[in-house]
Parts: sequence; structure tokens; C-alpha cells
Amino acid sequence: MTNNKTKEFKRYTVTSALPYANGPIHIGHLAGVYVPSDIYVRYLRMKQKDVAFICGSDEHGVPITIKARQEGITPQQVVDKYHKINKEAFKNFGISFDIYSRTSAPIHHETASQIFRAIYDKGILAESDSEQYYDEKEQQFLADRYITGTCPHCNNEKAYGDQCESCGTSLSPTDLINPKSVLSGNKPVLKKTKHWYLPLDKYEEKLRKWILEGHKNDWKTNVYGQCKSWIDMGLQPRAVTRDLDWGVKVPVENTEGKVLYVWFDAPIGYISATREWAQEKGTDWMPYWKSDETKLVHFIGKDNIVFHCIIFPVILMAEGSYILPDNVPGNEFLNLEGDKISTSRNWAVWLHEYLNDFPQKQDVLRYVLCVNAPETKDNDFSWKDFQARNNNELLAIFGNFVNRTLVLTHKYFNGNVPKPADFTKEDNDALAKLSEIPEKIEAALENYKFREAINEMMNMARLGNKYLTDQEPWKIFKEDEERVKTILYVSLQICAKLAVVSTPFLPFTADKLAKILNLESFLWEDSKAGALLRSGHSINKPQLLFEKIEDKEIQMQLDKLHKAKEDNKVANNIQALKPEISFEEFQKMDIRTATVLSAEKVAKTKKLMKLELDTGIDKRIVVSGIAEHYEAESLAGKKVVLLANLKPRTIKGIESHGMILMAEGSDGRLHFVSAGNELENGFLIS
RNA sequence: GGCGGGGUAGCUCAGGUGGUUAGAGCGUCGGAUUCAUAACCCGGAGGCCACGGGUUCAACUCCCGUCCCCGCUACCA
Repeated sequence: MTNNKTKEFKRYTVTSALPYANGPIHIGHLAGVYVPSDIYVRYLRMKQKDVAFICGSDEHGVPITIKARQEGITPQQVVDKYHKINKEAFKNFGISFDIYSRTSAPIHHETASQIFRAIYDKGILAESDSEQYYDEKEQQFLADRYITGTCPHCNNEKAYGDQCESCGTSLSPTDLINPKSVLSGNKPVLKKTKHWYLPLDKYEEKLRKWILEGHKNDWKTNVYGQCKSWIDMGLQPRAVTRDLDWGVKVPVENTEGKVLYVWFDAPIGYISATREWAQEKGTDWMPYWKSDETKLVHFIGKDNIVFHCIIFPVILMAEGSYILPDNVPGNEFLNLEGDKISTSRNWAVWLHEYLNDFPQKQDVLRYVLCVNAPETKDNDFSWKDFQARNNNELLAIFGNFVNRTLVLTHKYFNGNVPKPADFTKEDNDALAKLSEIPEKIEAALENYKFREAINEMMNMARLGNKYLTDQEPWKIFKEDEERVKTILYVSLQICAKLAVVSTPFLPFTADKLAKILNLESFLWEDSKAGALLRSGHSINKPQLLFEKIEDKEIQMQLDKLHKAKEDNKVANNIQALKPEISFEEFQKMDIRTATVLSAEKVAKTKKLMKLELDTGIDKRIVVSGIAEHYEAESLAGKKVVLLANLKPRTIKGIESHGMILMAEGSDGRLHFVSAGNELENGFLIS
């Protein structure tokens, strides 16, 4: 396969991962996906490329129906809420989507149905019956999350059909003891249901050829490596339909109550949104998805690699008439103040709140997120760094250079671009260096190296500052006004180029600067061509491009962050009371004190620790999932509390006799339950 | 445990088909300067390039092993 880097494309289809409409957008999403894609697209537009920049809300799937139930509203109301918040936040932040659509739109249902039907009609999908839980009262099949029951491992009575949140075990609904429907509370029955499967395994060779051979050199190493890992592991057929009433109806006879699986319909949302955009614009959508002369690029986070590099391309291959992505620049994750961003723990900076707290400072966040984007590895965002980047870089380097030039121009020449005398060697050197920068930015952007690109942009301002300082026009104005004219002429050209070059990265600032300079609309090529401002051209009064961010503003954000976390701790970690039990039931449990004699980590596991205990009546082996929280060496001699008459269970080949009682703290760490150190072994707890 | 990505100056990161003194920005220290939002400009200090072996005339770069962080996956109280 050819390396497409060198190929000239006629048009571009650029997509940004569809945000899931059950929560707001945070800085992690922005840094990984939306800021880079927006920079890329703004750059392409400045090069007068034909580009469609596509995004929208991903609105189907079980989590949304659950959130709706919890809040006592309909799924549609849930997605309406977040669609509105996010669409508005993107707009205010300057993410310049050509369209921000949604998967609940009729055109999406139509598109997804058509594509499913096309694959179905070709006989590609495998049909298979399976038994799934059904709620007879509500007359519907139950999603895994809609079934609760007793966990077969830890006896937690509130385990879900997909996972026990008490012990963390992944479950299948049929594993549960005493399953119950969340909808009616009744016992569900197993009922036969039919589903369709996409045979990913049959596309293994095509994927191998396309990715492993064809994109060895132009895809990012993390993306390529992850794909290789998936393909080498062997692909399995994957169900594309499920029993649910929220989603795209399966377009086949007699399939009441079945919808397309959300992972199948979501990426098709890119295509539906493109159609919607083309309709509004009165143009044809097909070339954007079906022409070899179109470059398709998906911007995503690393959690989405498998969907965009394996599954969605297989859907497109199966359908047969679509192009495949030329590149899938997948970024790593952004941390916040050293901790993982977490929606449930409320550890995040939300875009809509940022826009509220820092009005007119979109570019500051855009700059910080781009210059520190998690391109090759996870990165950290801190408010202190945010402040420093603003004060020491944007303001001190970019803003200051522009301001110096403008102030001097007004002071000496009434705000008119002066007429230069002959250029000196220094002038020519500066102009030569200036002319090299746009091409460096270009090369970086074409290769999705956004940090490098934005640094080159800043180098232009650095160049300007150095030139001004070296030439010292304020010192020589009295003796040699002609020379000062040339110096400011050159400085002003640098300002103008800066306005052009910063447009993709800092659109609001670039716009402000262009207005001050009275610069008419411009294209990317103008950053390379000669002078942009003619002698005699008048410029407006200087205006500060950036303002200093003070310590107290930063402290406010830090306080807010920690307060949110505290509030959340209390709200989230106090679990609801379990169902009442009788004293007799309690008495069945033999809980007693014991001492750890020795401990060793169980080989080939991450969490398991094999413990030898002295219970006062015997010495026994217990396997416990504490290896992530305690070192084996630190455990000998530890006083613990043991549930001693739990039925023995073989775990990783070791028979475990009982369970050590642990409490999970709000930080997610496990802590031993203590009966006090003075107690001997074997004392019953009641 | 398997697989993938990463571990380089105080911080955030570049880099390298193996080859003289390992780079940038910010921070820090010193100097210079005053046009400018105490900003800009110059200079210095600061790195066993995670650790241990190996290949080589030469390794931060290649190979093997170990440790740590992140993700996927498995197993799992």
C-alpha cells in the first residue's frame, strides 16, 4: 500500500469522537480530541481545502436509559440536556464543527438502518439464538444492568448482571443467584431471543493488510500497537443487536423490542451528520465518504482505538462502498493535578464551568491543552501550570511583543506603518527566519504533531522580541528616525504574520490582533508571502491580548476542585442499607479474630494474596484480593477479623477457607477491620 | 499473567538508520536593559537518557532480563 502522506487529496472529512450524552465535556476530552481536531481543520480551511468537520452527540445505549430511570425522566430528556450543554460549550469555546448533530436525529436512524440492512442483505451477518432474561410483567428483555441478584463470589445481594460492585467481579446475568428485574422487582425468566453478529474474524486478513502493512509508518505508535495487539489476539464475532427499546430499531421483520447495539450505530453518526450538513448546505454528501480522493481522519482518545480502527472499518468494508480512514490520531489521557480525571468522583474541569469562570479566555485553555497535549503518553494538567503558561508565555512572549510594537508605532509614527529604508543584515536575517516558521508549522500539523506546531508559532513571537531588543529603536529614535522606521516596519510584519499563523491555535486572539492591525481576511499562504502591511497603512490603538491571571483565581479553582471531591465523597460512598436480615441469619456467621502468620502474592495475578492465618482453633489458608493495597512482607503478625465458616472456594488453584473482613475507603483503598490488638486469636465477634 | 504505550534536566516534553561536549520551553541563579502587562534580551548552573547484563571500536539509541506508571485483556475478593 502507498503511504498517503505524500498524496494530494481533493477533500477532507474530519471527525471528532462523538461525546456520550450522559455528561458534560471536560478538559480531558478537549486536550485529546477537540482542540487538536479543531486546529487541524482551521488550518485546512486556511489552505482553502474542501473540508467537512463532523461531530455530534452519541445518545443511545443502556447507561443513558439507566440515568433516565434514576432521575425519573425519559432517555430523550437526558440526552436533550447534555446535547444542549455540550453543543453550546463547544461553540463558545470555538470548536468550529461544520455540524454538531446527534444520533437521536431521524436522519441518523435512517442512515444506520440502511447500512445495517445493506450488510444484512448481503448475508454477512450471522444469526444466532441465545437465552436471555426477560421480565414478563414489563414484557421486555433485560439489559445486564437491569438485573440484580446475589453475587456468587462474595454474596453481595445487590450485584448487577454485568458486574458485582462490591467485589468487582465481572459477571454474566445467569451467574447471579436469585436474579431480580430492576424494572418490576420480579424474578425474570430465561427466554430465547435472536441476535445478529458481525463476523470480525472474517476480516482479519484485510485488517492485517490495511493496518499492519499499509499504515506501519504513518499511524501513531500507540494506535498501531493497540491494533496489532487486537488483531494478533484474534477477533471474535460481535453482536450488533440487542434487546432494548432505546436506540435504532432493527430494520428487519418481526424484531420488536430490538435495537442496534450502540457501538454499531454511534460511528455511523459521522455519516448521518455529514448527510445532514450536506442537506443544509445543498451539496452532495457522498464524495465525503465514498471517494478515493477524500482523506478521512478520525480524532479520538485511546479508549476508542478499537472501535475506529477495527470495528467501524469492518462495518464499512462489509457495506462495501465507503472509504476507510487515512489516519486515526488517537491521543493518550490527560490527568488533573496528578490524579486521573473521573466523572463519578467529580475530579474534572468541566468546559461549561471554565467558560463561566474565565470568560473570554478560551485561547488560554486552548493553548495550555495543546502545548501540553497527551500525544505520546498521559500528561498532567495543573492550575499552577495553567497560570504559568498564561503569564510567562502567552502574555510575556506573545502579548508583550505585540504590545511593544504597537505602542512604539503609535508613539513614534501615530499608528501608521512607516516606510522602511534599506534593510540591514539583521533585518534580512530576521525576515529569513520568519519565513521558515510557517513551513515548520505546516509540516508538524500534517503529521498531527500539535505541540511542536504551537511551539513553532510561539517561536515567531520570540523571534520578534529578540529582534526588537537587539535593535533598540527607543535608543536611536532621536539620532536616526529612518532606522527606527525600518525596525518598526519589520516588527509590524512579524505581528501580522503572527496573526495569520496563530489563527488555527488561538482563533479569538488572532481575530483580535487582526482587527487591531486592520488586517483584512487572510489565508495560510499569506504567512509565507512577503509583507502583509504596507507603508502608510494605519493601525488601531493597542489593546492587551492577554491579561495576567492572579494567584487568587488559581486558588479558587483548586478550592472548587477539592470541595467538589469532598462533597462527592460523602454523597457517593455511603451505600444504601441492605435488606433487613434476622438475628438467626446473623448468628449463622462465624466471625472471629485471627493473626496473619505469613503472606505471599499469588503468582500470575494482580490482586490476590495467599495468607496463612492462626485462628486460635486452627491454621488455615485464605486467599484475599488485597495485593494491590498491601505488601506481603508487611502482613505477618497483622491482627485481622475473619469470616471463618464461609464455604471453601478454590481460587487460582488454592483452596481458600474464609474471608478477611475489609472496608473500602472513599479513596478506593482497602482497610483491615480491626478488633483491637489486645485480643487473642479465635475470639468470636457478635 | 498476556499484549500495547511510556519511563531523558526541578517541571512539561523533544530526540536518535548506534558515532565528537544529550536538546527545547518553563522554573532557578547571575548579567544587561527600560519601548513593554516587573515583561523582553544575554549568560550560567542543573541529566550514570529507570535499573542490570549482552552485542560493538563505540549504546541514551540495538538485544535479553528486572522494576515503575498508563491502557486493553485475563483472573479475582
